[in-house]
Amino acid sequence: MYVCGPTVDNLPHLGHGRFTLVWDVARRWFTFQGLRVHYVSNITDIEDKIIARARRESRSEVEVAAQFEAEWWDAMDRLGVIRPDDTPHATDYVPEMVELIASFLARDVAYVTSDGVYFDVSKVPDYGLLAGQPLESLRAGARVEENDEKRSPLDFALWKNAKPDEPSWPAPFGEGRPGWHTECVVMSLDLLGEGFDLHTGGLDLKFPHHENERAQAEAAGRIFSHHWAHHGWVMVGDDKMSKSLGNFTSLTDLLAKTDARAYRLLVMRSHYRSPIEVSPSSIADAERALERLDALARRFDLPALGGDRFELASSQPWAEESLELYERVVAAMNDDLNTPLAVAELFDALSAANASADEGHLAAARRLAQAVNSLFGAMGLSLVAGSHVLDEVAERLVRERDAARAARNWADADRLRDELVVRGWIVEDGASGTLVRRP
RNA sequence: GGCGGCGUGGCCGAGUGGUUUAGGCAGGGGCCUGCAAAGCCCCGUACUCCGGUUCGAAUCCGGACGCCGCCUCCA
Repeated sequence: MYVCGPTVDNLPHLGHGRFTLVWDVARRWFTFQGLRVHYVSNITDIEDKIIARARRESRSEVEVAAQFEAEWWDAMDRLGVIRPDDTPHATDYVPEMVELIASFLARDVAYVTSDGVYFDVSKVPDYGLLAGQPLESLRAGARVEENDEKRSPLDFALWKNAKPDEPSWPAPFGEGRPGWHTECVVMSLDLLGEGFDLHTGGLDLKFPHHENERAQAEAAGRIFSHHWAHHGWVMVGDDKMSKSLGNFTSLTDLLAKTDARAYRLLVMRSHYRSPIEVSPSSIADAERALERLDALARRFDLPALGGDRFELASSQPWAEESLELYERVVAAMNDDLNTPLAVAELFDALSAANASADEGHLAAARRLAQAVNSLFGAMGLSLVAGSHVLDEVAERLVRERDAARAARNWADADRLRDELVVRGWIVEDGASGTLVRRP
């Protein structure tokens, strides 16, 4: 699968976080189901905005790209997004792009203007397939074009001629740099080969970016991706979060004050094609739901799963209680990745496990809880029982409180509980006495 | 103008011709508890509006209204 990656010209924003989580969940699920996944996601490291920023900050494009790529991977690690198997960089593929563009020129699928090389969309008979519109109606809606050398407003730049002080590469058709639409075709076909399974990206990439990629593959006579999937936006209020509106929140900021797992859960609780609104209240909602998951882990002492270790569904012990849950979750996930339904099934099972334990069916309850844990883990969401490691003071207070309670000395018991709370512990009474944990 | 998506209970969010409820969060009541916490049980009886099809529609069809997106850099 090929996931259209970021242009590293700024901090990653919430939308980047959403889509990397969506496809991380997909990838993990495919793997869990026993598919072999080759996950490729690119880094666009040469582009107008990178150049603009480098200019503005009087440093090199390479430096800017390196800085924001580092920020990108840092955020990905914190989100628990597994690194792609390959992360091709546009600048590593310039010769291949030049070669492709030259072949287009040789076959008259592209033409040269004073500022670069353009792809002639009229040479691809089914141009507009992804947009769901024929060429003519797309052309009718195109905005007024200032470049009158283009044969059609829909023609797009394959190559931009070098400008003073801008990075450039040699090419038979003149020094310059590649246009954005060419890198993904070249890199995906190189790393995944023809006829790979899935190509994904944001809804805004469907047209023109993906259409243009497809057109180039078509024009080159290569079989491209068999399937396309486009994810929805992160909304801010009623607007799409976007670079042009300047209304984006950086992922870096969010992760500084939020459990990354809450964002994963929030993302999983809506369908990948739907828009989601990320706000303090939607985050808080997810955080509370997450507390219930962690409470299950505490109650049944479940191990944290969901790191980068892949397990296979076939290796799990789906016993009586858990088999039905597993089948429901599979049905949901295999229906266009219906993660909200899968999560609902898992919460249902969570209640059932607790109820069953309340009724004293501990072994059965534990099996169900373990299945819940495995399935969340398969989607990359770890349930965390949390630390029970007590310092000396806490240990003493717990001991004293248990003694006070045994003596039915409620005043002391309550005072000792307050002392623990003041020290930052959450106090709960269990069958074996006082239980404390960190929030 | 063309194309596409959406409108579900306080909020988020699945579902889709009819059997028993999606699920989460918030709220109310109860059980448990010395009191709490955690957990469990019960409670809202919702599907923008107007027509139509049907024995029966939130679900299909038509229309209206509202919102959003793409056609321009964007995940």
